[in-house]
Amino acid sequence: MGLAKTEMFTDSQNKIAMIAKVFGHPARVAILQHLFKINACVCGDLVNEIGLAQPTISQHLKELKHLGLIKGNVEGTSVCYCIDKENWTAMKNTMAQFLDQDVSKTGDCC
Amino acid sequence: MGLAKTEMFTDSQNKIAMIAKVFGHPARVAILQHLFKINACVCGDLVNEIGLAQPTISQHLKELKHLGLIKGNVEGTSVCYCIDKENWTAMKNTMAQFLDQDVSKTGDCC
DNA sequence: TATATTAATCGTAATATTGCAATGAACAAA
DNA sequence: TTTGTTCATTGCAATATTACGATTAATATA
Repeated sequence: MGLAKTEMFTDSQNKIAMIAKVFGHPARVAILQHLFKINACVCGDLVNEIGLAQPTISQHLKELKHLGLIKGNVEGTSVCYCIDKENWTAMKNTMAQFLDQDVSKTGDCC
Repeated sequence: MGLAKTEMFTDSQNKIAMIAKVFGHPARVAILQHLFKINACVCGDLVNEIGLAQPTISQHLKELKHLGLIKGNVEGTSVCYCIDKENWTAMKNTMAQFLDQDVSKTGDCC
């Protein structure tokens, strides 16, 4: 079906999955890493940086914006993007709760 | 096209995306949380626990196993699954490198 | 051996994702 | 106003994902 049955899961589980899904494409990982690396807003050179066509980059940016991880504002003809610090930190905490489950306590019968 | 152009990205970026993709479905998040919660191997009750059909659960388990996050061994007619502690820790470190990028240093021009 | 139980695999339908050419919208500069 | 620049949107083709009925494989039990 290609359709996840989200109603069967908790809000927390769906939220984690939604975040992870956005990270599930190397182009979006690369975009975020670039935004961190240049340590500022990037205005327009993402297409050259990443190497995909402009509509494709635009689509990936849209998904990152939709999750709130980046924000963009218009600067004349170009648009500047940067990490949304507050939302990034909140996202990190959500993911940490999931990833940092205590491995030492789990049984080892396998 | 539905086909990610992985050859354009670094091994690290593709690895992060591959991990995140597996977490990008609530059923797999729920399976992993359950394995942590019961603190041991789970033998067969995942279908009842999660609420999806048996072939669907089996398919999700396959993806988790393929990434190495869980391991399963046969116990008579049933199969026991549990978290692969070592691989989970390694995965956590990979994700942490990506998620823990220093937000405080980034510019704030947006 | 025959039957039951459990989980993997196959096959297929429905939906989602990815990528890009073409186009459109907004604005700056000539 | 016209032209050029930049980015978003539309529309579409190719591929991937999700879900499950039907079946198969393996093993336990009667």
